[in-house]
Amino acid sequence: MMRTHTCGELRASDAGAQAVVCGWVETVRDHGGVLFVDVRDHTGMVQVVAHPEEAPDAFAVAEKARAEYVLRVHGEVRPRPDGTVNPDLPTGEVEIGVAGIEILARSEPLPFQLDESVVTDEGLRLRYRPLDLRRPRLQHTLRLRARVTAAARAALEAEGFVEVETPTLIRSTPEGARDFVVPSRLSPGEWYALPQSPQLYKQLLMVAGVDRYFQFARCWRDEDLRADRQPEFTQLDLEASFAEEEDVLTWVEAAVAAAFAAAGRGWEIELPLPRMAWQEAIDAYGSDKPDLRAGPAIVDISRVFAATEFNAFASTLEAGGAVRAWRLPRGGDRTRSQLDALVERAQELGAKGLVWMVVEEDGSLRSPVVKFLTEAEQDGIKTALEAEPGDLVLLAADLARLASHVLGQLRVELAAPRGHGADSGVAALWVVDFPLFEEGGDGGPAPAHHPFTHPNVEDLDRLESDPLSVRSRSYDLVANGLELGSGSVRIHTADVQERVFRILGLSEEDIHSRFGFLLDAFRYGVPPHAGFAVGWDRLVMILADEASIREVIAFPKTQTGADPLSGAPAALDAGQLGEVGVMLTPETTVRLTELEERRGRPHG
RNA sequence: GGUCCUGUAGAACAGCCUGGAGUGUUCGCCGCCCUGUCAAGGCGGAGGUCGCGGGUUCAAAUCCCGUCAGGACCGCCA
Repeated sequence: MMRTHTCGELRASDAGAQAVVCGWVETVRDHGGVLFVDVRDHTGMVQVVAHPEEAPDAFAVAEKARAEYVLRVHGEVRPRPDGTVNPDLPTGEVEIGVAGIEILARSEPLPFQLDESVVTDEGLRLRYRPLDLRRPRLQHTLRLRARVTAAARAALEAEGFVEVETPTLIRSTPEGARDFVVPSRLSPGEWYALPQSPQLYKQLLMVAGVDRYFQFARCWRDEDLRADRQPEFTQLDLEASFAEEEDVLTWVEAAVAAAFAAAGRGWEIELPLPRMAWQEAIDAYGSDKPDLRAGPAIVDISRVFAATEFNAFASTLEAGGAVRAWRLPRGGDRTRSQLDALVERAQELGAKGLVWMVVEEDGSLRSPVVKFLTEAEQDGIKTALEAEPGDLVLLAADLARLASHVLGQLRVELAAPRGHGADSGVAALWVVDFPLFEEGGDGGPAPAHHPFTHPNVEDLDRLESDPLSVRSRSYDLVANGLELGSGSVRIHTADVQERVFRILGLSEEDIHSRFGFLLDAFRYGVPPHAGFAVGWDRLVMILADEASIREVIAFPKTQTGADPLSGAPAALDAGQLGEVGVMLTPETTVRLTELEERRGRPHG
């Protein structure tokens, strides 16, 4: 038996027991005579004491111990002497009196300290990720992730969902994000793509009669990275037959609520989640993923200025724009230069300008523009925003959508809790009634979600005449300003699907080459179906209270898509390229040669 | 493709604005001392391509240009 106990489990009640523990050396405190070693595993830490008189051989071994050596220690669990109990440690009432120590593995001095108090460079952390992962915070996150995943899986299985794996080497369907591609050796010159989501396959599973499908699916998108975006990521993907919006929302709520409960943060969410129409989100939060934690909503106060003499507002309103405002509670203590910086930021975001107002103790407004406003207008602002003394009010006069966008962005930047330790709880909601189409790059309609999203039945008669006004039967799950997932009721009738394809301007040939195998399958009895996908990394990110998705992925990639640990991506040798019939362009060869020179090692 | 921040000893930083000898702090590492610490303590020591390349200058960690790497963001992400 390698061990009888884990390091973190020993308590006063274990006193008197013989214990064998294994773990890494956290610290060694050598007093010349008595010597303490803190031994750590994923459960915690226990103090081991070595006395030269009690066990001279073990003491000699203990003296050699250094940070991160791997030890196996045996001895008696005993209460610590009076006055030496450590209340900061769960095991702090006891210690192990050493009878014997084995050094199972030595460790070189670490490239960085595991101490949580210093923030290590991310490149270095990823280069030595196994060490980084030894830190309690990351150990905790890995286990949190496993726990919430298991809970969500159980919740869906309880509803009769069946876990099915779908392929990762699939045909490229040139829509949406850029595909990662994989060359084929058996068919040189032909390529697989890695799925951006299992979308088509899960719909095929509905045709197959699986009825309720789910999968924790790895997905790949070859796009630039962000704090909440990795090129490979995990979705909790689900699809159900004979199901509509309410069914899907209920199941997703159950899975997500189970996950939140399993996280054990006391952040259980109240069901059902609130719902907000897409248009309201855009108007009142300037975003289709509103962060409900970031203070009050944006208010349209155009009516207050219907007859204003303040030129900037009057001309905007005349031109069909709007005046919108947002209030930052207790934000009025900002300095003039901080307020000027806000104006600059607003202009960066595309606003013509930004008006700030501070509500003084006597209720009056302090602002560079207040002299242009009537008493009634000033009162109108305060009333509409429910402004209190000490508040900061920001006004933007612009095209309505731009005004909301700018104020919404400032709202998040000024008032949203951010990052590890914010412990801000969770504010989740559904955003519904998305438009079916948005304006595409070529000016024509493009799918806002994907081309199989069912139009809102009430809007069907406007599909051809006014496509951009048609709402869809899709829904987004939003939490803390992050898009946590999206889904829709799918089109399952050929005539609606054809009308949508026609509006998207897809030719028969396009349709056949991109989605032919799905539509073929639909010819043989497709049940009405609907589904959803939850961005699982992001969900864990919220539960772990982390500001970066990299913190919840065991082996993430840097912003340039590199893995400093393995050195991926890396050049292939000519033989491997030849097997798949791939030849590098001259420019690419030059790039690799330069890389090789810089790194001073061969690339093949 | 673009904007911004960062890069100085094994780690985290200060120094840079306002050029003047690789100067400093904390941690780690090595040696010695130390019998109840828990971020142990005391004394001593080693450790540097100031990311890289170029330019300006009598003189560059410091100013300028380029480049690489890490990060934040815009574009992109049906």
